[in-house]
Amino acid sequence: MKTHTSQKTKIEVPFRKIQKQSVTDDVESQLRDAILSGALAPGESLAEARLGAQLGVSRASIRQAKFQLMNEGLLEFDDRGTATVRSLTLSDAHEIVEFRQVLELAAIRLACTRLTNDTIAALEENIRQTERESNLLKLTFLDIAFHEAIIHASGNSRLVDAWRVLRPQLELWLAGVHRRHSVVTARTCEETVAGHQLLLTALKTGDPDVAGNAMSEHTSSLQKWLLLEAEAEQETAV
Amino acid sequence: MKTHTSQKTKIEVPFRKIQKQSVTDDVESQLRDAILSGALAPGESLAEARLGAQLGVSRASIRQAKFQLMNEGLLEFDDRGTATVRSLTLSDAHEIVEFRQVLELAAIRLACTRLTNDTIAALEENIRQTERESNLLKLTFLDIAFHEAIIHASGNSRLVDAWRVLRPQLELWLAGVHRRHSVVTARTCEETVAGHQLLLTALKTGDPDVAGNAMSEHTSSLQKWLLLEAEAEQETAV
DNA sequence: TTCTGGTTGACGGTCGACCGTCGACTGTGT
DNA sequence: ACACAGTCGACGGTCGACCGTCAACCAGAA
Repeated sequence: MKTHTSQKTKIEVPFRKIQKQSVTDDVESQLRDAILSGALAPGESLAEARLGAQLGVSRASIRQAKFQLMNEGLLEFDDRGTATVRSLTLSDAHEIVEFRQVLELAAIRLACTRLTNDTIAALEENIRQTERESNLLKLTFLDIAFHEAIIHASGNSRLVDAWRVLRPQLELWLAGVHRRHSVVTARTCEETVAGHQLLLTALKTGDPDVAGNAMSEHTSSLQKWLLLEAEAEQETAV
Repeated sequence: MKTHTSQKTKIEVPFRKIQKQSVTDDVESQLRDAILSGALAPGESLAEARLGAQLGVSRASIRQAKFQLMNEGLLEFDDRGTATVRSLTLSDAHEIVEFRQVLELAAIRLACTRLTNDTIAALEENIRQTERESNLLKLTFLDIAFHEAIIHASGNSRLVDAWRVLRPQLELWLAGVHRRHSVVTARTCEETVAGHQLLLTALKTGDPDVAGNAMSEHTSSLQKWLLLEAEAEQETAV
């Protein structure tokens, strides 16, 4: 008897889709990491030929990655096209935090009207993990993930895109602040958890105004705190 | 007496800065115009080699322009990198209009706290021109300019950036709608002027809530109207 | 010493070419 | 007639090279 080689039922081997990281994407990741980690300091220039030689790729790949990172606001170009790592001023920080507030407020209001059980479950799980976590770095990631979940729950991909552009800048600024002095304390962690719980409760009401107020409360406290920190730093620098 | 050749006062010859349009920028403009004018229809592919031959430039220039336009949301890439003119679904239109509302609401609230005489003068001048204008196309431009002025008056360049990304998509969608049936009528023009005057008045109060309400009123009416139009079109298409 | 003019090196803009991949077409065998 | 395999053309990814430009450097003249 022949073994039936052509079985009609779809073979469900859980192969992951093959995806070779393109050279450009790889370069982009490396450069982004280098910038956020501070290996590439603000103001430092990213010459294509030099980087290409260092990374063993052609200028075209570096170039492409450069423009990608510029669109994320991590690089700034002078009039001749030379890219340098963006150095964020205090004014930039104000703008970033302010716009973040705008996006998150809008997101949670929209999320209220499109709330799914999956979203709620994800947020609850995030809070549980946050309570258990003690590693400061992971806590930061969890915090970002919580807010990002709300952004996605807004159901508006344009808003998500705007957040995708803003986030690296926020990370760049936070990385710079964190590198100079550790600003995360146990107290702020507890505050964060409490704030997130309030947000979730408000979100569950399904009332945009209630949720919006909660978010405003949450982000404005964050905003005031971060900017005070930055201004204090500014003064010591002077 | 020596003529003082080294005068300390800066010589103020109003030379315009020399700027040769780079090939890439030129290509980008041409492609954008082609897309917004409908010469490149949604779904149409932009093969680099072919376009390069047509425009007499190398693939690198086309490529660069392509990515720029993708970042504006005018193109979409498939998994192989092939770019096609984005075809906006009704769902896209909803998202675009919704996010526009988010940005403009935030902008006018921020603008309230940073209002300058220049801004007010510019807005008033815009309204005067709008009242005098009869050309439908120019009216559309004036309308956009009014809203854009408020966006800029927000004083937040991140918000302006987000608008810069959103605007081409809005234009793409509007262009598609307008091409199929002229939606601008005298009545909507008068409505627009009246709405703008209300906005300006509300803005002058300097109260974010007052101005925000006015903007919500203005954009939501616009939103409802445009989407009804789109849905009607959708139905006739089916 | 200071100004000026030229040299040189670094960098981005642009180009043409090579490669692998994917899809359409086609011819062949059943 | 249909299924399959081989072929071919189109396309994007990547690369190396050439060019003009700009700034820093240097040397010679006032």
